[in-house]
Amino acid sequence: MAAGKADLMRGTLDMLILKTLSLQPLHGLGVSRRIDQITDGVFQVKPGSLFPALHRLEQEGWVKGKWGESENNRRAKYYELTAAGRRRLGAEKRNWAQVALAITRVLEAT
Amino acid sequence: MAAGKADLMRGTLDMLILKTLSLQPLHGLGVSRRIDQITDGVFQVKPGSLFPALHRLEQEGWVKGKWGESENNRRAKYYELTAAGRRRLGAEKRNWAQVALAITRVLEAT
DNA sequence: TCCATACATATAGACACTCTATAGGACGAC
DNA sequence: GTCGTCCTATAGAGTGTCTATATGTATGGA
Repeated sequence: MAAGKADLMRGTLDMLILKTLSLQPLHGLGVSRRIDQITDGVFQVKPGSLFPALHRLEQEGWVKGKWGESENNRRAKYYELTAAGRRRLGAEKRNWAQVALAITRVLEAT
Repeated sequence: MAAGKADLMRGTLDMLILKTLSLQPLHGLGVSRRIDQITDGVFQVKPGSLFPALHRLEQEGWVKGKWGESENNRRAKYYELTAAGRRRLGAEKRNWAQVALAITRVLEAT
């Protein structure tokens, strides 16, 4: 791990990508940069994690990719959320809230 | 998954076990029951997850096991935190706080 | 006494996900 | 036209949890 301060929690990457794409369509590296920026570098999503995840999400029908041009005139695949993806994001957020609460409860137990 | 409402976040099991043992020494199944109880059944740690984790923690020197008798007169191995385990728990709690904050930030981004 | 059940620990094997490392094409700068 | 950057992509390894199974002991009922 180069500069990232923490490993990603397994199972949260899909949710972070879906959330990021819910704000605006982005290409792969764009998603990665956005997450890096919002989390102040805590999460640095490497290509080897990012692209398998994007393909998985597309396979499931939660995002849809379209080839286009990046701001720098490079060939880039832009992903956007589908309706199913929006529902999925909602479900993952609820699940995360439940899990985070449970962990917090254990950590605060006396 | 039988009745548990959520999969464990990978990487958090060690922390939950350490925290549970920091309150009082317990045998394996005791740890499992305590976590189940505190989280209202959200996390149900199965033996196949629990014992490898306990052995891992013992290997690292964070917990120490002693054979004894359970409340039901059964042979049971009681685990308790070592000084190193207490330090480790602190480190994992700080890491969790950072990760949880980063995820929350992404989810609340606009 | 004998059997079923619950308790308690333990291991094997499968599976899913992220990581490191590597690859390659396409554009811009110089 | 060569170099560096941008962008996508895949292979391979490693880690950790899950399901399923195994073993032994004590308890309780018939």
